[in-house]
Amino acid sequence: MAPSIRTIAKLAGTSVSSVSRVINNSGYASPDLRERVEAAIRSLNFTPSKGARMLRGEPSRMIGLILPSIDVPFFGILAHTIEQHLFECGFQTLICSTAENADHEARYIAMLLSQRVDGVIVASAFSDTGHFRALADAGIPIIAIDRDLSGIADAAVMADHEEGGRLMVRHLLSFGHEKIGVVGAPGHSQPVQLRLAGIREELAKTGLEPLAVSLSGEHSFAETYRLARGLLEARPEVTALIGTTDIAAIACIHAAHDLGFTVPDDYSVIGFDDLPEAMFVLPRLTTVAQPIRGVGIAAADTLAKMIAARESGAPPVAADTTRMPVALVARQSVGPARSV
Amino acid sequence: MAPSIRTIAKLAGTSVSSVSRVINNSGYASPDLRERVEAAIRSLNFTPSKGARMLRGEPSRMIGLILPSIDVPFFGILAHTIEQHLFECGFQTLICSTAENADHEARYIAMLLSQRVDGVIVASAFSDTGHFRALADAGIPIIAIDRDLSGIADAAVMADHEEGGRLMVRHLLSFGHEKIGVVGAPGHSQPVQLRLAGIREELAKTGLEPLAVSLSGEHSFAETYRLARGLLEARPEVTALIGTTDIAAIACIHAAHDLGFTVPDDYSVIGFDDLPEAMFVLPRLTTVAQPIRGVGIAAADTLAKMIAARESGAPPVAADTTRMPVALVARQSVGPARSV
DNA sequence: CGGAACACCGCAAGCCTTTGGAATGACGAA
DNA sequence: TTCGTCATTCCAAAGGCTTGCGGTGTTCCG
Repeated sequence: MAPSIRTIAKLAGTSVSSVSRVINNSGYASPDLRERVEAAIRSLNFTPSKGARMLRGEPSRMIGLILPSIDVPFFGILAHTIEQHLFECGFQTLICSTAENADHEARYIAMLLSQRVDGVIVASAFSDTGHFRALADAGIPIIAIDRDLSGIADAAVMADHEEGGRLMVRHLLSFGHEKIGVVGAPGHSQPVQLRLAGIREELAKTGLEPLAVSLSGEHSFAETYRLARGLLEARPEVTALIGTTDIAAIACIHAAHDLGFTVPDDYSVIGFDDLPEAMFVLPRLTTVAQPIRGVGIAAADTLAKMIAARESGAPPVAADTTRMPVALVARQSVGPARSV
Repeated sequence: MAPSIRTIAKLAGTSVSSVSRVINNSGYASPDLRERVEAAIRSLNFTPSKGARMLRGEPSRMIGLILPSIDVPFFGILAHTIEQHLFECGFQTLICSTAENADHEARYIAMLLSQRVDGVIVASAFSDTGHFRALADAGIPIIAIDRDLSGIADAAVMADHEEGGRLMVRHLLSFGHEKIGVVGAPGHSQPVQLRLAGIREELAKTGLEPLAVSLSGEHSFAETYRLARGLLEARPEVTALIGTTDIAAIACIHAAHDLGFTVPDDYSVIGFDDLPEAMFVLPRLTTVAQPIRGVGIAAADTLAKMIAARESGAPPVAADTTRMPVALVARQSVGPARSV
């Protein structure tokens, strides 16, 4: 269906090799030849087949991006940043939403392998790392993002989740909160666990610990809302709620509101991520900002560099896990602890 | 680098054709042969090269998805739905965020062409349709989504934007609102224009018209917030604000709030889309729901069907533009008009 | 026991592109 | 006139995979 280089050659009255040469600007080509070929290309709207080029050994200039789901704001932003940045670097991104489903993951990885992608960025390792072995064995550079992928990834870049946890409780402590509940999800998510560790650590410094921790398996607004409401009903004595993500924190605000309380007068709430959504609630959410775009760009850059190095036969660039700084963004959802 | 079918053949002590046959389950293969080949494949982790297969004329089973930006919630949900559904149908999706940039668009289309995608779904035609001609000329099925693409697309599926506009004003009218302002963006977006037309039409039925319409070129929260605030300051006599999207409506609520008013007591606000974000504001946003996922699935299905038809040599399925129903979702941001 | 039917497997062509080397032709120099 | 030079162009091979066709070896029936 699509015209081949041969069609162009015939139309321009020349040979395929000459056509190839003018396309790639390699070797000699008289102005006349060049003109004829270019005219033929334009008239038939010819585009060389990437498949055939790959066969010749050229790199595919495609990279796979594996993540749980692109319709949640955090991953949407991450995916967008990576895709755009990689595009600037001349790469096309194949976005794979595994939906946290092991079977999907396996099928996606097979697809990436058969596409002969030049590299992979993954933010998805929800359970075992089995499937990724195949990628690593094939010698494909792998970057883990937002979480670790021990033994598999050649590099990892993520926000400093633990420090974020510490920041959250430090802020709460400074407002006199000592009875703190944590709600979030999912329990098996590494970033969430890291934040939790930071929270516990900072709390422990003053001999405290969370009054209650409610994590669920699913990471939806509805689910975290249910959790927050349950926590508030079971332990009304808490004065502050930590959402392990902004969405969870927003759910906390709603739960308090629906129970007839106001934030931050009755309960204070703090989140993590600083998504645009944090500005949508009223009161606007106090949260710990992580550099989502920064993480994406760093990951893309690292990958691009690794691929370039490999192509030029340079030694593999040693890169380990880089942790990006987080920062507290004080808005209106945290206030002084109500007196007992 | 990656093992080829020949490597497998050698390792299994057979010919490439036999290997190919066991891979594709075509022709005869003795249990013994099959076993040997499969063992070799496993041991070398062999995956057939898609490039080589395409060369043989097999379809690429890839489809391109062109949209403005995947980091805005609406397109994130749309892209996710399409990608997942297409994946179930055996297609891989190449997501292309044009960032409303003509140059990017052109480069993306060239990439899709050289990938030999089997079809394209586009939600992006912001300006002229020039680049898409190349796709159409190459005989690639094109589905327009969320908007029209006259003369280019083989089919279009979108929500009934006009009806949505009517629904919004009908709801407002039923609460006694007659002084209505509209804020949204972007002015050049077809869906927004369609909603606006519906709004005007329904208003005209009672001899009314919008008191003010503020559209901007950009579609961000910050931008629409500025617009809403300006409108409220310039025309405080309005009693209701229509956001042409949920994000714009949320910005309206914030503008009113920051000016010291409450919603819906002082001003009523209604949106369009019914994004998850509509539930995040307090008061929760009354809005017109469009079936984002339904649109995505319908588009993916139509495309899959067209491709299947074309492959089996069937006549092209005639499909024109399908308009999906919208529905009002009453929440707490619309109340009775305050008396004058 | 002869031969047909059948199961099984390999050969080789062809898909599209790139590229090293060889071919062609013109031209100036010896 | 005869040759190198040089610009320009072409030939052919390679790369991974599928598939029609032809070639084995086996089985089974008459």
